[in-house]
Amino acid sequence: MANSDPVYLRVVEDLRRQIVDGTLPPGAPIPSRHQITRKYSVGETAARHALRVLAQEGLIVGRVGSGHRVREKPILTPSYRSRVPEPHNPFAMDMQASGRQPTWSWRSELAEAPPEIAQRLQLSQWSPVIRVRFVCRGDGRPMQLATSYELVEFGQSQAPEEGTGERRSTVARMAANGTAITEISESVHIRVPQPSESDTLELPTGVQVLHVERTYWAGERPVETSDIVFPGDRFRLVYGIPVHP
Amino acid sequence: MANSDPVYLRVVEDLRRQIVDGTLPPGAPIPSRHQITRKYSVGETAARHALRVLAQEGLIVGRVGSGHRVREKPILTPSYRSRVPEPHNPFAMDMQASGRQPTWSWRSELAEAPPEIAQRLQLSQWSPVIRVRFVCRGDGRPMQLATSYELVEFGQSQAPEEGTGERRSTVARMAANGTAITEISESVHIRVPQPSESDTLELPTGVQVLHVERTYWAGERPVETSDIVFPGDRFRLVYGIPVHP
DNA sequence: CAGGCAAAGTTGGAGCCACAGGCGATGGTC
DNA sequence: GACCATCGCCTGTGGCTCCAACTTTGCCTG
Repeated sequence: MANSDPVYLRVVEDLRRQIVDGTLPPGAPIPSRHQITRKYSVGETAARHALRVLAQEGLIVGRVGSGHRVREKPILTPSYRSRVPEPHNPFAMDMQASGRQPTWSWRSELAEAPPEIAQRLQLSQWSPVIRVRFVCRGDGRPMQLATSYELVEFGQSQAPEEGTGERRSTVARMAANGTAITEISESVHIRVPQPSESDTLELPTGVQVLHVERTYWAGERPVETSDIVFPGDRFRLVYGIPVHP
Repeated sequence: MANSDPVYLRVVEDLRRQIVDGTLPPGAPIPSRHQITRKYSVGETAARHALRVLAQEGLIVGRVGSGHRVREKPILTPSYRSRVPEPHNPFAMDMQASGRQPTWSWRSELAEAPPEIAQRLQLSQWSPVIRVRFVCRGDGRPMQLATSYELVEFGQSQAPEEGTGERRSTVARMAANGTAITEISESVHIRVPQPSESDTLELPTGVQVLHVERTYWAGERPVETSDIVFPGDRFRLVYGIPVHP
């Protein structure tokens, strides 16, 4: 049956089987192109294509000069929670749960809301907003990117700032302002990362990202919206939704 | 600046720009490999690689014999809602909202819970459960796949059944049984589709899927769990989460 | 003995060519 | 005018080769 199939698929299927059943454990080296051509009696094109497919599936990672290896920790899954006891930070909880040191760096500045963001915040285009860009790291490696836009009236400071370390959660900051967040809505989808994103997240080519658009509501009014981007094969989003409470 | 960049990226970026800004509208033909080699003065390998990248991003689709075209409806995004007024079916709502005719086909049978499912239902391995497999279609094209596992005690029928058409929601069915669903929990992540999945969902190679693991709880007890798989670039998951109600 | 350097191996990019098989348009035949 | 066969174009697969950039290893020199 695997007779008229493309040759490279034979290689892909064999290596994939070895990876998923543990014959090739995380970190194990994958045969090089030359070794594959000999072992499977295929040409170099097929060998290269097979490696590309596996890399694209996120099962292996290739580094120039040092070969391909089975991806480390093929998905330890810290979870990303939307419902989390405030004022705890879900990212910090996930990192600590998986034994990693969470760090943050961020930069806030006054900006003009691009059309899509203005729509999400029910503002007119190019209204002033406070934009904060985050990079969340675990053991120093970037794991999540976030850009958040906040109504200026609630912003403590309109001057550019930057820093490292945890930032108080939106709910807590708003509460300190006398504004109660009543609902958080999120929209989740898959997309291809921008080159800059796959760069900073150190994603192998072909791995797509989860993009979460989150909006914080105070009654009928959206007061902050953020875009959160992270590799969705390493993370899980976890939701718990009560049924008619 | 785009000087030391790989040649194929020049082609990718130019074509991508033309697609996103509408110069190449949905359905428009993409230059063939030979045309690309001439137009951009690149080799055939680069042209092929560029087309592969764009196909992998889901922007174009290639068919043997007839060339590449800009993907139709570059993603109208019906949304997938977790919180939905019962007894409405979120899939039906999405399809009707986007002017498509929703249809279903399903098949239920008695099965033994594989380890992971048993764990999710807090059963011992290979306990009997009722497994239902769904294919949800819009205008006849498969758009979502789901497999659900239900405790036998709540199953109306243990004999294999199959049918087409809508099925009552879990919450409604359980309510009819005298069991109130109190919470739905979901875990969401990205993964590479199984060959069978990308086949039935008609996904271009390289497009990954959203995998939702959903569990229905009656108090402390899980009573049903399902795996829902769908292309996360065409669909969105939408959540609305009240903050300390 | 240590440090540095060179060689070997590896990936990723790129070019060229060939062939099988699907698709479509063109032209010729009935 | 309708229908069909043929031919050319296009993709997907696959083979071979070369090169630049990078890593690792181990040897050699100081």
